[in-house]
Amino acid sequence: MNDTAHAGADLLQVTEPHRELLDQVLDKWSLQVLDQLCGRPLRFNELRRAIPAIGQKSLTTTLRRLERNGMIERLVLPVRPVAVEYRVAPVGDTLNQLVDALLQWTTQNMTEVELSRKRFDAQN
Amino acid sequence: MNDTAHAGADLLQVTEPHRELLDQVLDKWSLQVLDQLCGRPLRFNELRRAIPAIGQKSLTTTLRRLERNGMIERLVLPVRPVAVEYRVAPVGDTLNQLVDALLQWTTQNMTEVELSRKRFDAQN
DNA sequence: CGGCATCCGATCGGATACTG
DNA sequence: CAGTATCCGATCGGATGCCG
Repeated sequence: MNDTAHAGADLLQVTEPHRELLDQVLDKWSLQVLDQLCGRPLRFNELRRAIPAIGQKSLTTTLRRLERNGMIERLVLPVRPVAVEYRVAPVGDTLNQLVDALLQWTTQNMTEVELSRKRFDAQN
Repeated sequence: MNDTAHAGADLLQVTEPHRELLDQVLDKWSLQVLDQLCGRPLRFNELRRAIPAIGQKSLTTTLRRLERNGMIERLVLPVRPVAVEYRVAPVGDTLNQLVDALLQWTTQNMTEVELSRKRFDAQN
């Protein structure tokens, strides 16, 4: 046993590149885009309709970032007018499984969280 | 079989409250705070030193939000001058396990991600 | 259709000063 | 020590207009 003595459980530490990656693929919109692309590819405007709250600008940057990190693939279909298809890449799919685990976690703990919020808000 | 016909895998959909919760407990700083508090409690300034990049303001709001959602507990110790101890609550601990899974995922896929980034950046 | 460029108000977050 | 309060520059993101 070495000198880092607090009870194990995290052998991993959060180094900058790791934190940055999670930051890029796990943000507010990326979660939903990833979730929407689960299973079947979607077009740009299909994604917009599927996630009404997202603006065109945000969707664009989100898709670009996900593509840059290899989470999704961008396919320009040879038709007129232009059609672009987005689909999850294999790596993105492994991430998607973790995202699903997170969503399950939220459903399981939502009531407790809401109770905690009520208690907190009442006190302050 | 009903009319939502794309291949299963996600039975969960991202509803607003769920998305909002993940947004509050899974953001950039919350991840690191949660990770730091894993196992042992820490004081305010201990957290600051453990996460040098975080500002005092951001740390405060992050801790408040985590507390409000029930992820951590805030203990004011009866000493002079004031001492405050932060520790993960049981719910937060279940979240922490998912965060650890995410960190493992980043370590496993970091090289592939970096390759993807190089390819992307070279093209644009 | 799938963007990019620009303007611009709102929000974030760092730096600094002060307090129980 | 553990914050709160304030100022303020930087960043985000919506709205709009234009294009291949």
